Amino acid sequence: MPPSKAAITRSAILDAGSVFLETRPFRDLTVGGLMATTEYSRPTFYLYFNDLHGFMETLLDEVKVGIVEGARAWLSNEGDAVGGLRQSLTTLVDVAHQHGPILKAVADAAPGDARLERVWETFLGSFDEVVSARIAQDQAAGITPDFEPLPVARALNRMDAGMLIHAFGSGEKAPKDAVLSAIMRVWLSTLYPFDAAASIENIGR
Amino acid sequence: MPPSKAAITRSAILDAGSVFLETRPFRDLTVGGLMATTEYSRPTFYLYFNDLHGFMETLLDEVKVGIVEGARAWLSNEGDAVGGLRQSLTTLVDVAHQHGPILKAVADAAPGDARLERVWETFLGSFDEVVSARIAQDQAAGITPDFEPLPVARALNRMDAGMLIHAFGSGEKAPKDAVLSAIMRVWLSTLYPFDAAASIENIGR
DNA sequence: CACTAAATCTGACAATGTGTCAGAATTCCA
DNA sequence: TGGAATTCTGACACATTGTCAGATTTAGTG
Repeated sequence: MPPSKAAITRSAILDAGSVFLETRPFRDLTVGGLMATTEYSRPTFYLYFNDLHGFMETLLDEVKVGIVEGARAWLSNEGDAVGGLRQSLTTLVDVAHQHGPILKAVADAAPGDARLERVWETFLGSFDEVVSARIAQDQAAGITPDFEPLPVARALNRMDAGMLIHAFGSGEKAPKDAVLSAIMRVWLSTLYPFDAAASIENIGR
Repeated sequence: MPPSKAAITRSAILDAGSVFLETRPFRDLTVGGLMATTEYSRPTFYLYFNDLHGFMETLLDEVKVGIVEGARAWLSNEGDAVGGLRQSLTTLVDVAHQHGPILKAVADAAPGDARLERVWETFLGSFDEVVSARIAQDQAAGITPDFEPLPVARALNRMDAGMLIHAFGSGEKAPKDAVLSAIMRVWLSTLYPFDAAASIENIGR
């Protein structure tokens, strides 16, 4: 079956939003302005979304999957821990680089709406839990020092979020490799300090 | 001389704002609502502030000094590096704990206004520079591994900002010591990994 | 093809919050 | 006490939001 007319309209609006946010901040996005760039009228927007924040929530859903997948390499325990973490972070940086403007827009929009704020915090918090679990596992295996996993996981994740959104959120994006090697350095030093090759030499300046 | 009437009015408005933000998020702050909690009318607000974002900028200025001072212990090179960093972070956590709601409110408000966003980013960025300089110095002294100081400084600072605002921004605040020991762990592991006592044992779980 | 029910869309409205006046009220000091 | 300067306010124009009732279009059926 061909996509329904509704589906076409809906994704036309979503696309228009993505395009808009590619070059302009969330604060400049209005329902009227957005719909003016489509072939539909303003009220049509409300047929498909509750409001601008609901719209952003939908946009976030579209990039969520890619980001979560990136985490698999390290979380799924296969291969060595250091290599898995390296790969997960590399993928994460890639995905964030790709969807930078959307992520920044969602982060910008979140504080303006209680519901979106909860969604965004829950999204960030979900990483805290899985990372924390993995840390506990590596501590049991003796390759990670003993400390409370959850707050450290939270700290590292907040670092990632802050760095990535700052680096890739606005117009000219920062060089991917500088960002990657900085956060890689911090993760490895913190979690695998005994692995000298990992934390000192192999990162490269 | 007694404070002018203008000065009294102005700080009454600022106080009302602080009180409001103690219990409610920035998104609920309106000029009308704020002024209704004072004995002045709405237009009076505009006598003293350009708009809500200018108001937040003023509020930020009031807490800035305290935060910057906290950094001194480590940055001013006296005593051992590890001890200084410990003290700086401890102070930082204290100050952030004290001014949590204001800091969160400013962070929330920033994306909504180009000027405030720049002010906030500049504030955060100022730490990047001084921390980066200190790192370069410790690298020259051979107590910190060799890596690009600036991106790592940025990463660590973003971690602090994210953690502290998350932990102390809203209603019930997280326990200070858990937050402190988490970020301390990450800073020390990253910057002073050769100091085994610092990075492994002395932090305490 | 003609018809109609459902799906899709829109003009127009009420409500809320913003920022700015001209002028009223008050403070202060000569 | 008088009058200029300071401080304050009621009332306005504007922008944006969210919601209708009803118009238009689509798609399936006889």
